[in-house]
Amino acid sequence: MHTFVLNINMQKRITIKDIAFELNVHHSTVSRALRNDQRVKEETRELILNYAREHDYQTNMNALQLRGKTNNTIALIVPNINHNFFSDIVSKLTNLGYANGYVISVFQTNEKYQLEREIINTIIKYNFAGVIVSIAKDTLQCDHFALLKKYAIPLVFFDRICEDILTPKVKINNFEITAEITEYLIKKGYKKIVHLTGTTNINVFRDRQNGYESMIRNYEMEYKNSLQVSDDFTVEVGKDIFMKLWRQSPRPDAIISSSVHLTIGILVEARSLGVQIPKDLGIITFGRIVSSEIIEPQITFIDQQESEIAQLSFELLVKMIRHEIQLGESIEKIVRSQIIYKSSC
Amino acid sequence: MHTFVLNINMQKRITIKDIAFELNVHHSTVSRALRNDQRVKEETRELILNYAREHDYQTNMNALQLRGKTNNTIALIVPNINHNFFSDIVSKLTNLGYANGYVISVFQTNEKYQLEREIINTIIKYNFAGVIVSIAKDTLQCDHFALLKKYAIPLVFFDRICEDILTPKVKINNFEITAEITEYLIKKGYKKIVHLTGTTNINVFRDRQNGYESMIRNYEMEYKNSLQVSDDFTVEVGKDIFMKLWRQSPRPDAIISSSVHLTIGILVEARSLGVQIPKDLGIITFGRIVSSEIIEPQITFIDQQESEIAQLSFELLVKMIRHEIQLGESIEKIVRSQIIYKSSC
DNA sequence: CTGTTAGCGCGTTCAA
DNA sequence: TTGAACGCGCTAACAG
Repeated sequence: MHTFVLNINMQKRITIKDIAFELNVHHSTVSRALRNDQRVKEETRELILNYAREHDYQTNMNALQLRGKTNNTIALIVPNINHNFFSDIVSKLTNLGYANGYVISVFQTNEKYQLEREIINTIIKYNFAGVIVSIAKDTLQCDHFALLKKYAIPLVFFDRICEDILTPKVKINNFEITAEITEYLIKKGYKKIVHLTGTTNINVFRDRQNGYESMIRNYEMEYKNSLQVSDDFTVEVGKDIFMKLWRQSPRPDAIISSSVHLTIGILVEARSLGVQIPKDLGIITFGRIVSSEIIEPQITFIDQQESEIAQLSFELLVKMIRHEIQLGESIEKIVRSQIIYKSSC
Repeated sequence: MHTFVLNINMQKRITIKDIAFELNVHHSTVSRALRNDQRVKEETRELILNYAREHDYQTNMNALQLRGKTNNTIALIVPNINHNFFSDIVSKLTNLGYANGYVISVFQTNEKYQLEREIINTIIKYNFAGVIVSIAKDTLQCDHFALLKKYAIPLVFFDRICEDILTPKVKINNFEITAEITEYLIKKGYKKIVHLTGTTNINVFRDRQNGYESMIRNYEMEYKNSLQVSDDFTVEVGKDIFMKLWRQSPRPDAIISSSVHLTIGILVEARSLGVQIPKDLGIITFGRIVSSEIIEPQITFIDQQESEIAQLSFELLVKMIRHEIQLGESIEKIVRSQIIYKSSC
């Protein structure tokens, strides 16, 4: 019974026309008053504003967006939200967006190309003001992103990008940092360094591989082993990979891992076999492990500066939305990642 | 120069009217054809559909939403996305939502009441189809959620809820599970068990505290220490708390921790002081530690079933949107969390 | 089978 | 200072 009473009393969404009707003015007057347009009598303005406040008037953004006046919705597409790298980005962008009057909608490709395509269509349907993307591992072809340009929807890539789409991009210095850690391992005396990374259709993994190989070449190392993992980066996959590596001859004496989850898998199995770190095996990982401090020994890692990546991506997108950057302009921002030295190598 | 050319050639968003004009039919015919309305000649339908496909026609959802026809946008409000509990929920809900034709917008309160209030207003402005919320630690008063009912916007609470708002809620069995782990520790021989939790204005922490205390009472334990942390749950705070606890006399011999981050802080400091786990100190934590397998000893924890929470919350919300559940109906779903026994106590 | 008309909520002309 | 009329893109009721 009670529910019915509530439903009957339920207030319908109040519109400017409702206010206009109640106050015996035209709805255009109400519209003006609400937007503090000068040309409306002080008295009527007060009347209108009070009424609006008392009845919890809220602008209908759908109407505004339909008129093409404002559109404050940004779409964020990430491969997943399980990895800390991406959830940090989502977190930071959600805060940034809200603080600047934008609503952020999140889409997850789960690393699937097909889903990514569909999502782009959805984004066009909903007429988002802009899109920030890190592409799926599956994505080999980038036509769907070109579609966005056709609809004049601003687009910014971060981390995993499409090289052939002309639009702002935010990346980290994958080549340089991987070269640097490779050199670091070499100088520490490691001779058989495995580079564990993703498939080279993705710039991130390709750049890392090139960085690794360039340094292997520079130092004329005999052992070279760049392993591309096409599976999802999970702890389980990390375990499998380590087991395979450890059975090989010669055994590696150091691993550069592109993913925290892979690293954890490696560490678990290494421990189970009694492999000493850093003596038997050196290890460096991309990304901060949340519980890094309790892992013994602490793992040397690369801080990917998620916060700065998010910040730069957001700024670029907003500039595009405001037409301060042209659509199709190809700005590249490089965020400098940092090696945090611990005792795993 | 090139940019300008691109801009001039930029295709404007194509509408049903554009199609109608090109094909010399009325735009309502186009509308019908696109929605596969029966009453349109096979021939013209084909014509229209082909044209639409070739020109990448995409329905303007803003127009649909303005008409009140469909609204497929769901707002998800969480305290933060840094904790795994919430990022798992965000991940799962994003997938679920998309698979069912909804767009999910994410909002982060950063545990602030004031922000939560503002976000609710934003949600009303944008006329979201529904809202899924876990409230901020700061939130003592729930009026802002009542506002949603006024606008007939469906609302589902999960985990951290407002008791006095009548609407569907999804919780875990905090009282029972905390009682259970308390009893478990007691039976293991621990005598001085500290319960580390949040402020009791939040149901989650209040229920846990009650569960703990009920069992302490049952077993007539002398030592009782339920510690409410009002700060954010961070590793640093966890460290501080442990240090304070360890200086106290008598020292606790077991800790129940409400947060993974606190737990990590505790473990770090315990190790630095050479405290043996589980001998000197037993520990159980709410939530899975991502790198749990490499932590020695492995920590007994409570699996909070994020996936099921997300699933249930989503189902309830969709039913409300479809009017299969009345607004203001107070359904409570309890998800049974599980103890995963390891060797930390 | 197709066209006409009206309206969702709003802002923006142009008139008064 | 205010009102009337129009249109954003779409669907639905009605008419032919």
